[in-house]
Order: sequence, then structure tokens, then C-alpha cells
Amino acid sequence: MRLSKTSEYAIRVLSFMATSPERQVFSVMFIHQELEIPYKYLTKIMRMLSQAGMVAATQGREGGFSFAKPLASIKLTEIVAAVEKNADESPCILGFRYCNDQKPCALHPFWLKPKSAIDEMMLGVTLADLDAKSIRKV
Amino acid sequence: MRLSKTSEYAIRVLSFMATSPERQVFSVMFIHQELEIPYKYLTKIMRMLSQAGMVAATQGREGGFSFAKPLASIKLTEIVAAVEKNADESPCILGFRYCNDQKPCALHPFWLKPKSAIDEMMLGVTLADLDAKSIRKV
DNA sequence: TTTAAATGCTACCTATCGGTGGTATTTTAA
DNA sequence: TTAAAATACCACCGATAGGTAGCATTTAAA
Ligand code: SF4
Ligand code: SF4
Repeated sequence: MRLSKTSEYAIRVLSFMATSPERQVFSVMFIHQELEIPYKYLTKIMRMLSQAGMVAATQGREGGFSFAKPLASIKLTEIVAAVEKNADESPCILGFRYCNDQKPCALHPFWLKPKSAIDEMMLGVTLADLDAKSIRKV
Repeated sequence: MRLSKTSEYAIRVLSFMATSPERQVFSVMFIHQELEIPYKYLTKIMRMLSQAGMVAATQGREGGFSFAKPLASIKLTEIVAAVEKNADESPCILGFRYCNDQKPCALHPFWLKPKSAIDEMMLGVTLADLDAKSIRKV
């Protein structure tokens, strides 16, 4: 009942960047040293976030990644979607195929509250909502 | 943001059994045909649930699995714990190691509500709470 | 008594996820 | 001008989750 490690990494990186007002550009090496995420794997994740248009890469010496759009426009759900294929393949814990509120499985009534709370967070929270005073490293 | 497929299977099987008052003993072959869960994999899962003491196996012809304790005593969280190793290894979406309410990460305030809703369901709902009139097959 | 239908167990296979290696390309500081 | 520091890309590797094969054992119906 948790995110993939890859999504964890992506969210950690972006929330770290979002709460670092003293800096605009972040190299993979810097993030790697700060957050202890494997360097090579991190480059792969950053490239995915870049291809998804969340961050922009500037190549060459003194290059790195910076945000490509306003923090308030980057929702958690998009971050997950950017790095995780099949992120939405089955939206429910039990993964029934032909269910709905009229034909629910036995767990449906109990799932509604967690489901809506999760959706509220994933769809409602953006990087602009994060507090810079929080701890930012593992 | 979902359960493992194995946990899905386990919960589906037990909720199917729990909402089948007309029958006490379920062979793997029967469950396999009803729920379309791979036969051999299902035997493995049933053996795990049996070893966890949730169901009891009767061997031999006309044998199968039946509940080994009251439905009201089987919580969702135990079902998951029975089939998933490391089920609780990191209880949080972001998996920070040294965080708490005083030293939270930037997402902590938004995670509290989903977290408590999930816990409420996993710890609060038992097989006795399920409605036999629900759909029970995928 | 035989045989079919069931579980018990172990070893293996396969796909996916997390992670690594190596090399090419771009850019700027020295 | 050169070398260092950065991203881009591709192929592979290792671990784990999901799934299969095969055979031994148990039991009751026929
Ligand atoms: S009925 Fe509800 S809880 Fe059950 S599988 Fe469908 S969406 Fe999920
Ligand atoms: S601070 Fe809260 S949300 Fe963040 S990793 Fe810890 S428990 Fe999870």
C-alpha cells in the first residue's frame, strides 16, 4: 500500500528542489549527494521528468535541471504519472474490472473514504503547497 | 498506490469465501474456476493463509479450505501481512527514515488524512463486515 | 481395493522494477 | 584551446514479484 520507489524518488527530488529558494539549477550530482539517490538511476528519472515537461535541462558545464513551469501547476499525480507506466491501470485496491457504485464489490463501501482522501492529496496538492521549513533529506 | 496483486488475490478469495454462506469448504480448483486466479499460484497463496492460521486445510478427496477462526477476527491488515513479506517495512508513501510529527517532511501534513483513512480500513474492517449481496467475481 | 480428487512442497521460469556501465554530446571555466 | 563538468542515450545486470511444472501425500468415492 505504497508508491513505487521510483515515484518516491521523483517526489523527493521535486519537493527538495521546490523548497530550495536559494538555488534555481540543480545538477544530478548535487541532488545525488544531497538526497542519496543512486546517481545513474537519478539521471534516468530526471530525464523522464524533463521529457514530461516538468523540469528543463540545460546541458554542459554549470548545467542542470530547473523547473519548467510554475510550482502551483505541478500536482503529485502528474509526478507519479511521469515516472510510472501503468500508474492508473487499475485505480482500485481490489482491481475488479466491471464494478461501480451500483454493482460494488464487498469492500467498496470501506474503500470510498481512503480512496477519496488519496485522490484529494494526489490531485489537490502541488509543489507550491510545500513548506520550506520541513526536513528535506532522508 | 495500490496493493500487490498477491494481496488483491488473497483478499478476493477470503471475501468470496466469507460471503458464500451456502458452502463451508472450498477447493482450490473451485475458487480458481470462480475467480479466475491462476491455479498453481492460488495454491501457494492458500497455503500461506493456512500457515497464518486464517484458514484450515482438509486434505484428500472432498477436501479443501475452510475458515479456521471467526470472520469477525480476520482484519484486512492480517490478510495482507500473511501473504506479503515486508508488508509494513516503510509505512509511509515517501519512506523517510528519521521523520515524525515534530520533524516532518514537506508532504507530511497532506499525507495524514489518507494515511489515517487507510489505517482505519485496514485495521477496522473484518471479513464479518462484508455484504453477501455484493458482486464477488472479477 | 483402486483410483480420482484434493493439498504439500520444492524447484524453476518469466516479467518488471530498481540499478549500473559505458560512451557520446554539449557547454563553459580555466 | 583544452579539459572538466554536465546531460543524453542505450544496453545490460540483479533482485523480486508473479506464475508454472512436477511429483509426493492424503483421503474418500466408486
Ligand atoms: S467495487 Fe469499489 S472497492 Fe471493489 S473493486 Fe470496484 S472500485 Fe474497488
Ligand atoms: S514526514 Fe510523514 S509523510 Fe514524510 S516520510 Fe515521514 S511519515 Fe511520511
